[in-house]
Amino acid sequence: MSEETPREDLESVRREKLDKIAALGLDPWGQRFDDHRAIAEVRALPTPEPGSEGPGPRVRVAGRIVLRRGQGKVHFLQLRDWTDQIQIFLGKNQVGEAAWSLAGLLDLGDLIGVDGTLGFTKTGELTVFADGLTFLGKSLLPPPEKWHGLTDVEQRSRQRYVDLFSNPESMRTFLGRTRILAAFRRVLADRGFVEVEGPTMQSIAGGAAARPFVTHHNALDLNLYLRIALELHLKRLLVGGMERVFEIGRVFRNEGISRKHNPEFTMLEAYQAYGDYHVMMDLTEALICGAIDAIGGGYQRPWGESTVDFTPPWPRRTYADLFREYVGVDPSDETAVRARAETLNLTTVGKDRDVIVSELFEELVEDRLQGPVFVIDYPAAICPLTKRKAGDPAIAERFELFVHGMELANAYTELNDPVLQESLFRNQLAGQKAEDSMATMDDDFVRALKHAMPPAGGLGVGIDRLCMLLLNKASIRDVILFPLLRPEGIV
RNA sequence: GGGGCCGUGGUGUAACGGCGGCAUAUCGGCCUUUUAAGCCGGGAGGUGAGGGUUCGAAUCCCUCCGGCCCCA
Repeated sequence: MSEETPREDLESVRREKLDKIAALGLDPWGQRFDDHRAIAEVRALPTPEPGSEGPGPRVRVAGRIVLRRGQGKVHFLQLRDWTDQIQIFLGKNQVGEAAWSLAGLLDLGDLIGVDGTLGFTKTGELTVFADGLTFLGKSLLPPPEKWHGLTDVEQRSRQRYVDLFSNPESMRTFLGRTRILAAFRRVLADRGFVEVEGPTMQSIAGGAAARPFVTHHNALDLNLYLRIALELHLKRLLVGGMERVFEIGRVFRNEGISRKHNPEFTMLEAYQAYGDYHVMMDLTEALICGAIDAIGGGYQRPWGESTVDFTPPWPRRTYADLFREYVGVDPSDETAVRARAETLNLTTVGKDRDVIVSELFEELVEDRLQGPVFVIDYPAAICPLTKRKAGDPAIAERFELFVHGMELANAYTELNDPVLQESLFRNQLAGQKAEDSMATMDDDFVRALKHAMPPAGGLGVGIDRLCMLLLNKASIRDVILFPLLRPEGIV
């Protein structure tokens, strides 16, 4: 041993143990391991009280060693799987010689399977008393510090695999996200919606106002855009007669990265023929309440230092009302609107009134909406895909759902007039930045509308931000498994 | 794009411009039901990278890399 001059680094030590495990005739990378039970399930089994006689139930569990104590003829391990963790008692006399040789080679981070009986130790800790030990995988790298886990936020995003197994809270968060998505699909299926898939590569990136990513298809020698919204293809399906469709998918926007923005993020869009935006408000409440029911924790939900009350129904306030309340002028009073904007040093010259109104709303209203609140009836000029209110063409039948200043959902009574749609595609508002405009002609979409799209309600929900709110995470990176980061340099 | 903050053994942290410590993990020794990390001993980092100031730099300055926050 001494003349081998083993390298002292932590990985080498573990490689040597791996060799020793192989020398025992065991596969250090493990094999199929059938019928183990989730640790959370095992913990819920009826078990004889501490001190009482009689064996507990037989169990088989598998997971990662996250704690290890005792070095004599008894080892205590904490074994963690994706549901929970549990103590394992490993005694020399109980597991036999072969397993005991293996026990001495176990490291924190290794994967093992355990057969045994469930019971309590003298001190009352629920424990699997092992009589069988199966090696399932060698960890060659040491896990992070055992009590604090991995705390560096950058490393948690970069090495999500370590974050997930070392920080149970992170595992809970991401499993919560999948429950939210599953609940969405359930609610939609219950209402007769079908899930479809539109193209992610498009020659016209429409349906929203955002800068797209550009890519190139070689065989067609064609520049393509990654989609920035799901809208226009789902509406084509309404024309085709698919009456209730939805898609949950990634969209891509070539813009900044922040606490609330990742370049690729997940949207739900749902379209219901013969509905309108009021129908979509009801659907929005049903979806989000369904998600809350699925993850548990009730309708009073913590959000940072405060609480959000999601108990439905949520208030519905008109855009104009809120504008008057927070901005202090009437949005239709152009002179007053311009004067108010000047007091905030917003430039107004050459800008359409509705562009200024929209800027004031973003500046003075949105951040103050604690919510949840449906903001309804937007100025038509900033809603080029939305049907105008019957009898008031200046108002669009649109709502956005706000919670703590974050826009969670956006929905319309969909514009289905092809003539108006075509003219709106041509008409960029004065003073509007190109990336805020949806004025990109999509001839095929207009052609589809000419075949008659049924009157319909449409809804978009930003899944990532909803997950942030429902799971109380301050950064979008905490709810996206692999957020975009700069590549690491060569180590 | 502007402003602020941060980067120290695998991990988590400490160090006034003056010998880079502590904890955990790891290695060796002792211990058959332990209690959020049992006892004793050992090894492991030269402080994100590169320059500069200084007798002396983790600490001050500059550039770069990476990250976080706020604003646009």
